[in-house]
Amino acid sequence: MNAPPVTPSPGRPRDATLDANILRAAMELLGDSGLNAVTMDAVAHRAGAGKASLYRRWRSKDELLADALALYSPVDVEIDTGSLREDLVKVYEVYYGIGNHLMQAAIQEMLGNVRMHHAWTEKVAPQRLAVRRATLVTMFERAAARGEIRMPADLHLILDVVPALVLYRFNMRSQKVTRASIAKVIDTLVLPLVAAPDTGERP
Amino acid sequence: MNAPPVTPSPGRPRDATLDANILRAAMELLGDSGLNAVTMDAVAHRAGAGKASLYRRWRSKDELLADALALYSPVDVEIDTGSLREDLVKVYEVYYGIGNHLMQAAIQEMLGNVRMHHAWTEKVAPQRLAVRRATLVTMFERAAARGEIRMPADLHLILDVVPALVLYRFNMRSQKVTRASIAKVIDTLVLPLVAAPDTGERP
Amino acid sequence: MNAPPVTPSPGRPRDATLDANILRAAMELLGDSGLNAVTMDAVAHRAGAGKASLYRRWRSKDELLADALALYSPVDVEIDTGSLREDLVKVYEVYYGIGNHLMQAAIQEMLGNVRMHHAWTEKVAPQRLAVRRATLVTMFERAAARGEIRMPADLHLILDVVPALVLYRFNMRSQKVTRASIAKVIDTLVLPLVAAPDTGERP
Amino acid sequence: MNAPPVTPSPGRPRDATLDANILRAAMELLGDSGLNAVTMDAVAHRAGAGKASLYRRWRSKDELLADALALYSPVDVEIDTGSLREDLVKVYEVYYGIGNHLMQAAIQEMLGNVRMHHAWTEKVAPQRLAVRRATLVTMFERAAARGEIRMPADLHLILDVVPALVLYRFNMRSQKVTRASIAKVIDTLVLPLVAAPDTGERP
DNA sequence: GATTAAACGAGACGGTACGTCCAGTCTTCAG
DNA sequence: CTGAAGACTGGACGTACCGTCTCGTTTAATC
Repeated sequence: MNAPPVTPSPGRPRDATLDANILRAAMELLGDSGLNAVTMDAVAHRAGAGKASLYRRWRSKDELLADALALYSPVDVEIDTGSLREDLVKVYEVYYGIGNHLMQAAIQEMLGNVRMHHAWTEKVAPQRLAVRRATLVTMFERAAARGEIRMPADLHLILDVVPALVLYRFNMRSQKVTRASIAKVIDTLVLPLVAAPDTGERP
Repeated sequence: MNAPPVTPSPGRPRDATLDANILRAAMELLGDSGLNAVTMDAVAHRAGAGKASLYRRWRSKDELLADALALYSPVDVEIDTGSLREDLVKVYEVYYGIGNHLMQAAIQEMLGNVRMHHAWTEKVAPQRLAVRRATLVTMFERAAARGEIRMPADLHLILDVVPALVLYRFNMRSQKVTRASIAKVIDTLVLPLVAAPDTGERP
Repeated sequence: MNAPPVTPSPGRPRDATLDANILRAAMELLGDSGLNAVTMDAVAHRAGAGKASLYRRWRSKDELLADALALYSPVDVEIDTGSLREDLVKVYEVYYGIGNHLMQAAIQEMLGNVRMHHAWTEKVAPQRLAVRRATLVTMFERAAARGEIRMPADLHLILDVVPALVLYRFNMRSQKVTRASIAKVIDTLVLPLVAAPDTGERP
Repeated sequence: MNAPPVTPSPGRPRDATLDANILRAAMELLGDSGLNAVTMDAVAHRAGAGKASLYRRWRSKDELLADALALYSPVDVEIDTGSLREDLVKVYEVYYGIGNHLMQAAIQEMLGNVRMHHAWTEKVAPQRLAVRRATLVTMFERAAARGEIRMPADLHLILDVVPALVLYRFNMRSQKVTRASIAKVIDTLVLPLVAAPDTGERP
């Protein structure tokens, strides 16, 4: 679907290891010293690269950072606990890097910058967000098959509830992203919205 | 409870009209030409002020802009349609400046900059956000009294749902804030969460 | 010649001690921390005065500093050693504050700022420079009367030689003003220019 | 004696033409509109450069202006009229830009700012002032060889007389620098100090 | 092995906004 | 009207960062 070009362009090929070095440098700066410290000069310097090498790979700082986050954000998680609530809590724990120190710091920095968050969403979607979304949809479908929930018509909107609330409460209420805060949103908002009807079927 | 000091501080007092001039200048630039046009120099120039007067009042550009938004954000709206849904749609229309061109442009610019949004929340909360929150709580209480809804235990979280989803979908999905998008969130998420228990009529 | 007004102007009279306080504050800042530290705010603060009181008395910072120097610069020195060379060395020692620590520092700071030097010359001339000039002329006349020198036609130019060379060598050659450097100029330039003819009269 | 480094420093080299552009821009502003018009922004703009490029080359405005003057100050003049007086008048005419409008304006502006004058002397001395000094010494030596003057022991001090008096009288007495004022200093002060001993003819 | 063309580290470049500083003026209230 | 205090306009300063550009050097694929 994305075959490499048959005739490789002449000249020196890109140094593939450099991509990772740059992204790692960006993440380290982000985690160590906060978003303000992540300047393109600083990233280049830390990666032992020239700025041109950064801009050859990414069009802007935001896109670079988005990729950096993407690289360090888990994609394909296999979770099936038999309970939608447990599935959701666990998967969002992973998505928000709970328990991974560097990721946690970096993600939380990123949440504070919407342009970056947006670039991340834009760029990462094809490869990763769609996967995440599919993962979540599967969880809901399994739960519906188990009779645990009814399948809501507006699932796409419901799937936005957790990230939206996390983003909002992190930025607007300076509330850290923790297992508890995620669970609270799931319990209070998500699950009630898909709760199975009180008694059996009702046509 | 907060008696003004008996001895006014010496020296020339701040020019109170200048605060408003500066904030208005900032808003006009924001509405006319976008966030990029809002430089401290431009604001000062347009307000007929010196930059020092800006920095005497606000520590940074973000704080100034937050206050500018606050000044123009409606605080005390009297809405009571007899229907929670209509109340909510109407009040959020006002809060998001639907129908007010300048506000609309300015708010949407601000939604795109979380540092600004955050500063706004930080500084404005005591005076304005609390008022808004109280307004909303009253709406829910009236609806509960009418039997339209049950009063949820976690109302504070539910009150975040609209702003959180609006912010998220605006930034992450590049979705404009319109009456329809607000109504959709209310209908799909907020109202179901507070729906009256399944007693009583069902058509 | 300068009778006080018969009808004292109404309102609070000027605080005469304030003039001196301000000038002293200026000199102390100059001597302690250098010319850069002498801002109008700093002077006012140190003098316990308001800036308006400074500008009520002097039209500009330069004029204030000029007066400050003037106040601390000796005016009327009585020197008559019987030797022109000794007279000159001694009088310039006094004028340049050699031996007076504060004056020394302040004057040397002032030499580095020609606008200030100029303001000093302008403002102080009527009261002080003319006196100085007369003092010097008298010294030359006495020496001529003693037959020690001949009275040069261009004495006014010769009288500029010491201050000019001191200013130039201080600024351009970073050469401190000392007794020795003054004496050198006098011996090498001034005295030879007015040396008595080698033998007695020559018509 | 000062072999260039074998390995040129890495990275993009400084644009040598930019130095000249910046300096020229500074001089043009100085000559056209006076010292007040010479702001770093204005210089950068006129030179088509960014401010960073100015500050990469000079630590401060004063140093930049000093170099600007230096670039436009004549260095190597060939003058040998057979008369010391004529030599001196002519060479100082050149040094003070008499007859060159831009230079004249710029120099006179600079004379009024000793910090600038100082920076000029500091930075320019090695390359230019030493050359000037050598030129002047040669003139005196030729005159001495011709028997026109005796060679004074303290020539270095005498060489300061013209610039010192010019600087002093320009600043302190607001006296323009003209051919006549230079000639007067030479005739009244310099030449008498090196006059040949009273042997030989006297008309 | 020579050629080629692109990637590389380094860092200069234009542009632009920031936040600081200071001179000189103005405004308040107290004496 | 003078006093202290301090806010006011105006404008230059020097710093920082983005995204682009040029150096001289290195590296693989092609000739």
